Amino acid sequence: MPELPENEAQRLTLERECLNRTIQSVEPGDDVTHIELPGDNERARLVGHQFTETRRHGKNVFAGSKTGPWMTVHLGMSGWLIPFDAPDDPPDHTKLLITFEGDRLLAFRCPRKLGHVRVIDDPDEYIAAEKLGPDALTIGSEKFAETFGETRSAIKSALMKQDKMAGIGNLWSDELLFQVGLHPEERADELSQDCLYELHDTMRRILKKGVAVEADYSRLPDDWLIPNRKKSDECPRCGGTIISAKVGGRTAYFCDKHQTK
DNA sequence: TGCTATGTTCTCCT
DNA sequence: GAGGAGAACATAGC
Repeated sequence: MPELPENEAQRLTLERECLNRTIQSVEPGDDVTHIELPGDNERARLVGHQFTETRRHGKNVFAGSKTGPWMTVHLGMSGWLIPFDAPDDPPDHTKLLITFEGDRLLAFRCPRKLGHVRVIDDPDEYIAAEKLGPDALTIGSEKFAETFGETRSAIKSALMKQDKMAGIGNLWSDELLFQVGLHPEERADELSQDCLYELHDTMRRILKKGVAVEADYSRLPDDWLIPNRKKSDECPRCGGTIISAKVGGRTAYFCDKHQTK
């Protein structure tokens, strides 16, 4: 369920488990049709190098070093990075397998094949080339208010546009709007400045909490939407009912009582 | 069996 | 031309 907190948790996993180990091989896994993976030459570029640092921007995780190539991973809807030790078997649906010295392996698991792995030279150049907006945890309040204050679409759709701001997806946009008490179809450019600043503050607070619990939803507060994000559940805040609607082609969950237009 | 899904990208429309 | 809405993508899980 990879949005910003999930990707930050993945970055931490790489940081803890895979740094400073020489890469011995990078091999494709099973059934790798319809998924973008580095080709033979790109995989070969990684061999012999070590990952000495990690980064994250929005939903992209990077691992690399000052002198070598970088690997960037996008988890799509179902991707996950799983470190394990030989001779354990790789997880099901492993699409890329990196073997480090010391019998440590890293599997990129991606059952629905909507993620990708690329080998790049520089994360900053990559972020610019992909036209990603500022990261949701570092964007300033003024930039946030300026960006969304001039967007004509529904606030939920706008928050998920990665070129405006990177890191928020369907799940966390629902949580943010739930906590601020905004209907997901409210037009972004019709929100007051105060409301936009409140959105920014709340977004930072909930993302920090999500990162602190490493995206383990069972450790989120009971009165948040995510643990109650199911149609017909009772709203944990006001006793209303959680309902769903299609907004910008995706299913939004929200309270019918405290999130009205 | 059929529907839904937390991702991005492409096409069509305004 | 720019921005926005909706369909399409592949496949697991309910």
